[in-house]
Amino acid sequence: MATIRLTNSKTRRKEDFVPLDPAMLRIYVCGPTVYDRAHIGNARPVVVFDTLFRLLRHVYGRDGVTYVRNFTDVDDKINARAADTGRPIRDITDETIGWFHDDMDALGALRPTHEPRATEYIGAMIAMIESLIAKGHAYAAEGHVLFRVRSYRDYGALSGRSVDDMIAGARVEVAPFKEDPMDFVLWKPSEASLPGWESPWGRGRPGWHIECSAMSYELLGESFDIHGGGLDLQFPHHENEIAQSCCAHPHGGFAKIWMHNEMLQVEGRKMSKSLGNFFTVRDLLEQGWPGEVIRMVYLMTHYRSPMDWTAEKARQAEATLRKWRALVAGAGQGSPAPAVVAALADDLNTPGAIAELHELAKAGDGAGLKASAALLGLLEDHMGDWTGANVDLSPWAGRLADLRAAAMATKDFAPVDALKAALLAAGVEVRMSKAGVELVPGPGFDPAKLDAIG
RNA sequence: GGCGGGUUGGCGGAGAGGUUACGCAGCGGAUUGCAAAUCCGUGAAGACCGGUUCGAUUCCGGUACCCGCCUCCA
Repeated sequence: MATIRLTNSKTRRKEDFVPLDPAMLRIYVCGPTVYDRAHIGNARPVVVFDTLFRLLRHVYGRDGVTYVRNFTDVDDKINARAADTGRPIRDITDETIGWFHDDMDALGALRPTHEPRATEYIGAMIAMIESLIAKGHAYAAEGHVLFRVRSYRDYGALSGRSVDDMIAGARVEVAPFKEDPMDFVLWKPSEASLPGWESPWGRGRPGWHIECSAMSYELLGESFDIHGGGLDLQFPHHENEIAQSCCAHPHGGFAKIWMHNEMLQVEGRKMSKSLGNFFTVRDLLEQGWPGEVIRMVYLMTHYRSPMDWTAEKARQAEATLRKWRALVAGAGQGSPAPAVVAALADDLNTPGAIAELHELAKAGDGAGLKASAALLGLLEDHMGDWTGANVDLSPWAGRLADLRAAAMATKDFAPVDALKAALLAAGVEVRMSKAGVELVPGPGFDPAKLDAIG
């Protein structure tokens, strides 16, 4: 069995992965707040941890991994969206979850084992908050409940900061009912116009961090193997999750390994609406980039490095996938190449794995390439329609071959070149050799333009 | 201000204290009616300054620059 090594944010080291229970691995990843379409930054952890999920399933068995990714469906951004549009909150969150599934399916991401919605775990959150109060780790004040940061000695360990350091330069909300400026909200009151649930502290709603602590406990227990998410969540979200979970369940270890993916840029710049380089996954799909190509662009960069989305990378990924798909068509059953598994097992080195896929392609090992690529969620049968390989070009090939044969005799190549140019314009790659004429869909292949040739 | 990460050939992007990364692009050749595709061959790197070492792009320290988090954020 391959030894998997992962960089643990908690220890800042690459460690051998030793499951708590080899019969059932448990992994939790922070999912989206569902108020709008997922942007391409949201999709990076989805693809990264989907690839980890695939690797773990390969090594520990298809049914040996429980993967939880939540939906945050109670949040002030959602409330604001409801207020702006007059739509019921549940309509907004249901619709957004549907979009999320559509978009992530398009990227070839497997559905996690569980996708809990925060609103379905309010009772568990209230119970956890009560437990924290009972243990002296939290206190109620003016309808709020706050976590007492000073009560948890290790607060700040994950992100490498002390409470005092944080206070020094922090922009923290100053609230008169806080014992300490760094104390954070577990529960807050809701006025009548906002969603709320009855609680021992009055009608209110949970703070952001408590949901992940409650849901991971309910679905995975007080100790589990891996907790993942974007690097931006390391502080304060994950720090607060640790504080809540470890104080509520002092005998559990919470997450053994923390993994954080780096952020994403677009053409070398931070993605932002003001720079006009803000894309949703749906935008890219509508621009014509196949989901598989988008996925490959993500995997071309190691998850712990900042990733840059560029059209050039997408173009390159498309060309590579097109080449590989032609090689893999009709290939038999294979098994993943050890070198590919080894690259992935080495802290999810997807660029290294892709380099190994190039080696398999160079060696002409279609079966091995297909089986290996599946570990990265690439070259799967249901993802390949975009290549146009299913379009029958043989009538065109026949016409071109006839024209060419005639031209060989007359030495007038103009008619051949005219048809060739038209085919090229439709994105068809034209290969003519002594053996005959071969037509293959190329970049920008557009069957509609073929019909226009007549 | 506090914490953390990065700087590799024209571009993208990895590993390894000493031996070709890999891909794209380029160049030369084969092939082709012209091309394309394919095949063969080929040049090109490690921000800067020190240190450790027989030997560092790889380890350590410093400098410069870039980036992220500390505020909703993946």
